[in-house]
Amino acid sequence: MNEVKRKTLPKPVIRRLPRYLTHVHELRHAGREWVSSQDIADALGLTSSTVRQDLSYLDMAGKSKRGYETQTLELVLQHELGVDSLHRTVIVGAGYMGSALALHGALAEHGFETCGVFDKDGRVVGTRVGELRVQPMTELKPVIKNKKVDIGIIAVPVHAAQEVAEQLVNAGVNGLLNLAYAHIRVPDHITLVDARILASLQELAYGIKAVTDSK
Amino acid sequence: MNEVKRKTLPKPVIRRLPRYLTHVHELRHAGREWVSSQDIADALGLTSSTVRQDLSYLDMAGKSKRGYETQTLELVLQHELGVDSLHRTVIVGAGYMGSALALHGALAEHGFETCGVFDKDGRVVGTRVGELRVQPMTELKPVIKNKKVDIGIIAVPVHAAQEVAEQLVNAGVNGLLNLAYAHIRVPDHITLVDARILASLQELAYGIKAVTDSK
DNA sequence: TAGATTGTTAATCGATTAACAATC
DNA sequence: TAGATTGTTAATCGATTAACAATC
Repeated sequence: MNEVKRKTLPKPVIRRLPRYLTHVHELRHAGREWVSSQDIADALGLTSSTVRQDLSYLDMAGKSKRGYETQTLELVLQHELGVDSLHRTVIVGAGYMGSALALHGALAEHGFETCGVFDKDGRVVGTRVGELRVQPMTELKPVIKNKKVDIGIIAVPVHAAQEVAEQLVNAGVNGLLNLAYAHIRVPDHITLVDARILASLQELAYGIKAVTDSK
Repeated sequence: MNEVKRKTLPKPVIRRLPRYLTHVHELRHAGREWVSSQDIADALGLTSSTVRQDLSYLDMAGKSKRGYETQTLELVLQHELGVDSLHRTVIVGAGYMGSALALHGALAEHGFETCGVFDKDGRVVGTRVGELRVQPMTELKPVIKNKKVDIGIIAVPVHAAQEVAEQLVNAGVNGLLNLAYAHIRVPDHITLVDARILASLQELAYGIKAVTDSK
């Protein structure tokens, strides 16, 4: 590292970066060359102040009177997020959700390559999921090592989630995406992101109730 | 409403409620009758202060020296989240993700009943997804009205997401779960929760990079 | 009783917003 | 040039944490 040491961004900022990226990506495809903090704010429901504050963490500068160049902004956002290089994933759990992710083209298109699908159920092992075949758990570690997989996706039932997390960490992944409706504990050096659809639906239920009650 | 008007909870608290619920549900099934704020904090990686602060919003009291009764806590959390009554959903987009959700048993088990799967592609309409058949978009509004559906799940490609959101709102749902990698705009009275797996993976990529860089 | 744990207030910490000089 | 927009500082707002009296 011969760059100036940058401290890690505040959590709320990190969560907004993918949203900026989506929006800027769309703008660029629509042929827009410049975008102002106000435009971004309007599109994403933020204030221009927040947008400028967030973008000031990035390794680029805007221009007075014009804003930010969409092409540069997209590249810099990708770089900051670390999605300018390929990530390799394995999916554990070949149920409906696991299979759907393996087949979901959008992940590959955005730099997340599925390198394997695993299941501990012998009846599922060997069946096809797109171009891949479901492999037994004994193959997990060798595949992760050989293919330099850095992300494990947990798509198993609640009761198996923690154990699978430990197997993945033990096999050498650096990050986990958890789709199971369970709280998973990981060592400090492992990054965990939850993507629990059921929790999102429950949050939604609260929101609906709150709106209804206030009337 | 003859209860004291309760103001809506802070956003961070709302997002923690499903986590408390999962944990308490597990404890109760393991036979635990009481749990302290410290126990919960340890299990979920919070401070006991945060836990007590959060639970003080709920319509229940703990007991000195013992903590919170798990059975009561589970019920009260379910009530506060609004998941003590059935929610009805429709899924728009019968691709891999949409189908996986329709088939995913966990949603129904937790009170979210799938009442319909829709797709605008005529080649997909009529095919089976579990016990349901994919219906054409023309059926969206009648089904939502007749079955009193309150939640719409958006599982379509990016470019169709906003339009589908508008069709769902127009058809009368109160809340939207967005799985598409797009920013969706909704009127004030509609609750929107994003569950974008790609955004979660990008957040994960950032985390991995941050840990790696700091070493 | 002694001690563990709640519920709540006050202090701290962090994130968002407002404001404005600098600049293109 | 005049005006729009950035980048940044300071003010505000909100969330978390610490502390402790009340209580079982």
